[in-house]
Amino acid sequence: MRRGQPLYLDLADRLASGITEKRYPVGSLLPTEAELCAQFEISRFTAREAVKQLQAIGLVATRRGIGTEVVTAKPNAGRFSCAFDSVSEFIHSARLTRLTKIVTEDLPADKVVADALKREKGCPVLRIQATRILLSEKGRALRPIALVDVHVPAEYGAIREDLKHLDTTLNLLIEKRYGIRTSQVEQTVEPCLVDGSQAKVLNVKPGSLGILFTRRYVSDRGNPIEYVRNIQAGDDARLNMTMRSTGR
Amino acid sequence: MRRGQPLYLDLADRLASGITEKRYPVGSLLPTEAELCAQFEISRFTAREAVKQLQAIGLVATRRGIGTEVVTAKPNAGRFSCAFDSVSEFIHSARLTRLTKIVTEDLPADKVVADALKREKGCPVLRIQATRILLSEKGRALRPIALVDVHVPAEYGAIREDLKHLDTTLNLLIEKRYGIRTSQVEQTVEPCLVDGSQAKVLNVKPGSLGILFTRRYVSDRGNPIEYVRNIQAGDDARLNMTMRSTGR
DNA sequence: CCGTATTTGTGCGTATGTATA
DNA sequence: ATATACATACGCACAAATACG
Repeated sequence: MRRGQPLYLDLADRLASGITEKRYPVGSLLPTEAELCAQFEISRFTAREAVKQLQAIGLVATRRGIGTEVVTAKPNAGRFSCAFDSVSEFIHSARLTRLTKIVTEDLPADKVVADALKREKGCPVLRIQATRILLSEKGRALRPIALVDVHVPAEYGAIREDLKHLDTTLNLLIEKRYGIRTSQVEQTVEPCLVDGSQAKVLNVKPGSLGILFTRRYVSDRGNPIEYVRNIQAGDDARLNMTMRSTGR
Repeated sequence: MRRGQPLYLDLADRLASGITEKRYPVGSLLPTEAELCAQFEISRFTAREAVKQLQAIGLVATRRGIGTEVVTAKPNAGRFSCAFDSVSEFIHSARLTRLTKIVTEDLPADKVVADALKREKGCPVLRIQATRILLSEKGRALRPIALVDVHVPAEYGAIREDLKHLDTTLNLLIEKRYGIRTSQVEQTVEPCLVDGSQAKVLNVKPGSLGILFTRRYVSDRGNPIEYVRNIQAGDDARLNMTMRSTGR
């Protein structure tokens, strides 16, 4: 603690300015922990703590065996956008639910879907529509909570075979089957009104307030792998989140 | 890593169930790091990592010289709850805006406000109503983006004097003036319809779709310091967020 | 007011495990 | 199979904040 600040925060600041000043461009790897130790004459503990700070504000992502990649130089561009440090809790939250009434369809992508998946308009995609229901601890169906409408590129179409006995999320299914990793999930949340047919399935009055989640899963290579539209209504038309200070 | 899980996660699970099962009641202190080391025959590193996990999901708060206090036994009630690890980007996002048409009022807390602030119903609070407007780079007012309705305990009432020349957030104002730190922000997002008077201020049609943010700021000692209701409509009735994997 | 004990925060060194190329 | 890089885990020491006599 030379300048009234812990060493690791000092290093975190240096690295952060290194990123904004393009010495560590987006997409490149930060120096390895060992290199940081040598360059700044610090212990590995200090180097790791510094990198954790950068992870916490979403500037970098680390993968063991690979290194620490610079993900973005501007932690957040838009208003009210936030970087999570883990999608695991998000995925975890989908545990006690299950998809039912699954309908699949092969079709050419319309403009919206094509843009989201970064493909040409008209390219073949697999569409999966379903109802997500809440389960009790014992696995009994309690009530419908969401209408989901998923599009994946046709090359992942083989997941169709696994949909019957789906006990995880679609995304995990694709990750497992095709050996890819989701590194980023982009989500938009906006209000909507549920129409008659949607209301019937969700068991609410037609025209009542709902919330529309539009979500895109992107692989660590930057390829969109899944585009989801998700409508929830009634008590489920609500998003709770907790933001925490990192201690600075 | 005995059972496929790192030791510190294992300990974190034990402590978490200890909290939910009231062996460590809310308000009490967890065993000190030294005690955890002794009881579970682990190193201090492992004990600290475990406690960090609990901090990350908001179950506990630590203060040096004191110990680790149990803050709540239920980190997140609702589904689709997500723990951010930094509120700074959220605060940052409010930079190019300003509050206008600020109206203050002293009044007794109703039930909702009292519950949110963890006070008795009828306790004195300061209410601040205002319109948040978007500013251009040069500081010119562009358009209204939100109606804000803030309640703070009367003991922070002196911030009223600073509202005239407010160039930060209300929360930072309180932090600075009273020397407290916000460690956690809990937010609920839900759809709503804007009524006539709201629509007029927000410059949208009456009855159009809006989004209601309900937010509570909690200090590092677990005291609620601010309760905010925030309505946005039109193009602002949208929440964008990006979740990234850290590589775990 | 001072000194001391307690408790967490910071920092170092080292060793071993695991994922990746 | 080997090398690389991060993850987990142990040990130790001292600093800083707090509580208390």
